Amino acid sequence: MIGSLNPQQQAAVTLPTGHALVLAGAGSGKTRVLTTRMAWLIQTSQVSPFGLLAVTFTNKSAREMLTRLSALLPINTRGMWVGTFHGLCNRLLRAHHRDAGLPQTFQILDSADQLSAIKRLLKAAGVDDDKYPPRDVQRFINGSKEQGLRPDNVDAYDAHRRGMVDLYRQYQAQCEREGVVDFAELLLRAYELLLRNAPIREHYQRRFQHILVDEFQDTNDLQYRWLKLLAGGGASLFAVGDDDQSIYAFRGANVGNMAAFEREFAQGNVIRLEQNYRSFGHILDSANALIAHNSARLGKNLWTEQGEGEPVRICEQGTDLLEAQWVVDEMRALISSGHPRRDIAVLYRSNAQSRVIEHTLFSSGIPYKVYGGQRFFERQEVKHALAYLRLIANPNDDTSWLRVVNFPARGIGARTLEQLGDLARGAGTSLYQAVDALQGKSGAKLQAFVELLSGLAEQARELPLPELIEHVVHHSGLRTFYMGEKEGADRLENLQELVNAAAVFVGEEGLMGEPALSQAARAEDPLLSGQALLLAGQGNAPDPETVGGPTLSPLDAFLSHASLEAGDNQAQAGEDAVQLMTVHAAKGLEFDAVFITGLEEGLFPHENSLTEQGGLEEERRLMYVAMTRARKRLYLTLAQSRMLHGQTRYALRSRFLSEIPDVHLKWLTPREQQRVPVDTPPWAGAYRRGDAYGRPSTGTMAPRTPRSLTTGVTVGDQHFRIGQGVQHAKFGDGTIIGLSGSGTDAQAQIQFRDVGTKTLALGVAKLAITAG
DNA sequence: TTACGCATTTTTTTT
DNA sequence: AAATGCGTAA
Repeated sequence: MIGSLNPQQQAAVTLPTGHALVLAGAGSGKTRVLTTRMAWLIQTSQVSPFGLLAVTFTNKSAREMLTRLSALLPINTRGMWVGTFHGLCNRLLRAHHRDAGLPQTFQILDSADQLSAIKRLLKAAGVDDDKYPPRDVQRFINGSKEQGLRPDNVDAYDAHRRGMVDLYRQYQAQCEREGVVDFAELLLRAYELLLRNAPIREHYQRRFQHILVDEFQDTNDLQYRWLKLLAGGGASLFAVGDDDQSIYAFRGANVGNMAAFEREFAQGNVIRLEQNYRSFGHILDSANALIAHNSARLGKNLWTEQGEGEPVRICEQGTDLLEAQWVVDEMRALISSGHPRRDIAVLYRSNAQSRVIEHTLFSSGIPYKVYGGQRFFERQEVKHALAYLRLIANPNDDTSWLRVVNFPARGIGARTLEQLGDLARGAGTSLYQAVDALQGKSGAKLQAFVELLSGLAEQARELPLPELIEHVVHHSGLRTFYMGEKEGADRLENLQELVNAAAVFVGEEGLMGEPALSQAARAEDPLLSGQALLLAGQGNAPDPETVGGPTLSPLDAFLSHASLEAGDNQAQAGEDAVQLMTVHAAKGLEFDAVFITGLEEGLFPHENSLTEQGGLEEERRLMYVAMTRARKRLYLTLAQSRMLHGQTRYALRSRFLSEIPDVHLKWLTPREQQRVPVDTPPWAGAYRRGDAYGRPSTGTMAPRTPRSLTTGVTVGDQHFRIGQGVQHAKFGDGTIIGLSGSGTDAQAQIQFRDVGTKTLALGVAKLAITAG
């Protein structure tokens, strides 16, 4: 089992009991080490499969871990505690819902649900949402929870902040009332449960002798504390991570946890995995050179035994359309030279970029698969169907209630709902509970809806899950509604897909560490079986009725599944297709050939990141992650102009390109090529594709005016272009680094020598053109 | 109550 | 460009 590992990997796998940190560079066999260690611990009888806890960040890696583990050992992984932080916390809370103060069938809000819950709250409270934008409130609440702070603990140092805290408090009350829990709440609740309930805490502390954490660099403060608490009874913590691949600071991840872990736990027990088995030399060295521009790294030097391979290819095109066309042409060449499509990936910084590439691929007839973006369980028709299902499980879920109470339209309008809302608020109940109090015509319509729900709930007791969903889709009127829609066919197909997903889910429920607790898991888990009674009489002992009772219903389990796993495994594995995804989504994956597109200032690195503390370094790590996905070939592409927010935008080359030494690079477009002169079409260069209007030869897009494809903007009698030197009466000398719009709407981003970067309206600002 | 048209805002990344 | 939000007409 460990024979084929290199010495460092072996050392990591066979570390004696105790805390350890494994610094695992990209492609160094991290997952392999993690799974082999689990297998080794079990095989040498140091721990039973049920004494292991393994935490990952994505469901995909949890599944992968279990798959690999069962390949190494002939054990049934059913019921093992391997999963995401959120999945495991959900499991914990379901098992001990009473101690956690939650209804057994609590529902999980995804980000969109949470946001609409917040909007609803702001409206009901009559809050000025200019002062408290829903998104800011959401960030505040999640940020607080990620630091383990309840409203009472947040430092409210000024009036605005007191307002935020107040909204946080109201939001929390609303969630309690509705029996719903957001992502951050799953973690915080579970943490508080362990913290406050000694019997439960001690039970799990005793049970989990070895805790293994993947992607440790992505943990937030609360997750770190959660781990510390769980390991507090003497368990060994085995953390694997790579500080250079920390790309989730925006959702609270704290790279500092790695250093903290080394200090507090590992104490010198650190193993570095620095041999890369994935990429050829040029690719690896390019990535190494890039990431060397970051400061405050733990330090690591990745190397490979493979040869230097091919240089990293760079291609610059005039527009995003040409960029996409070039990528597709190159891809076609790769495919015809024998590369399987599934081993080719196109990566981009933001989801919006996938459109052009998809379009080009589509007209070329190359099969492709987009990951992320609109996820399956986030599609409106699926969410509608799920809302009905959630109301069956818990009619007090106001978010779901409002989503479908009048969808399809059944004559329940805004005024009715306002009245109902007032009644509910007055009585401190959910909307569902307030229905009886509302009299009159609209009351009757609401009654009809309630009856619809209770009818569905009745069916829920009779029918297997897939048939129940079919029944719901039919009797809710969703099917009829979408049959009448012009775009409805796709949606109906997705609803059918939901039924299929449920059938698959019911078939393998519990198999892969799903939140549902299978009977097998129960039997192995003393706290969940009859032995839980041993803890009785200690005050907060688990409640035997719920703990020993029937397992979570398939419906409840499926709903958790839908919230926690937005359907990213919906990918049809069947067809051999090119893969499209964001750089974030690509973490942990690898491909023979990788195209990283949109390497432009403002896009990658993203402009929004530049104002954030440490933002640029995170972007650079993101680029590092992207580059290290490639095994054999890496392409970096950029476009001088691109459509963004309905406007043409011009940008400079990404600074990341100049951070890679030339020896590793091969420019496919002239490196020192002058920027295309003002008002000269960019296709005048060597890489012209498509017709004179820049559209792909086979495309069906409307002709675009050449004007939008120039690299400059004319306002009055002045020409502005990227790189142009300008002078402003107040801000002084500067250089244009970005342009957008045209005519009177034209704006320029200007980097001033003394006052930083400003965005100015060219029609308004008085600028003098200087050198450049 | 609903449907439609106009205006405004948005987009970075995700469990 | 696309999605959301708001006011008005039917």
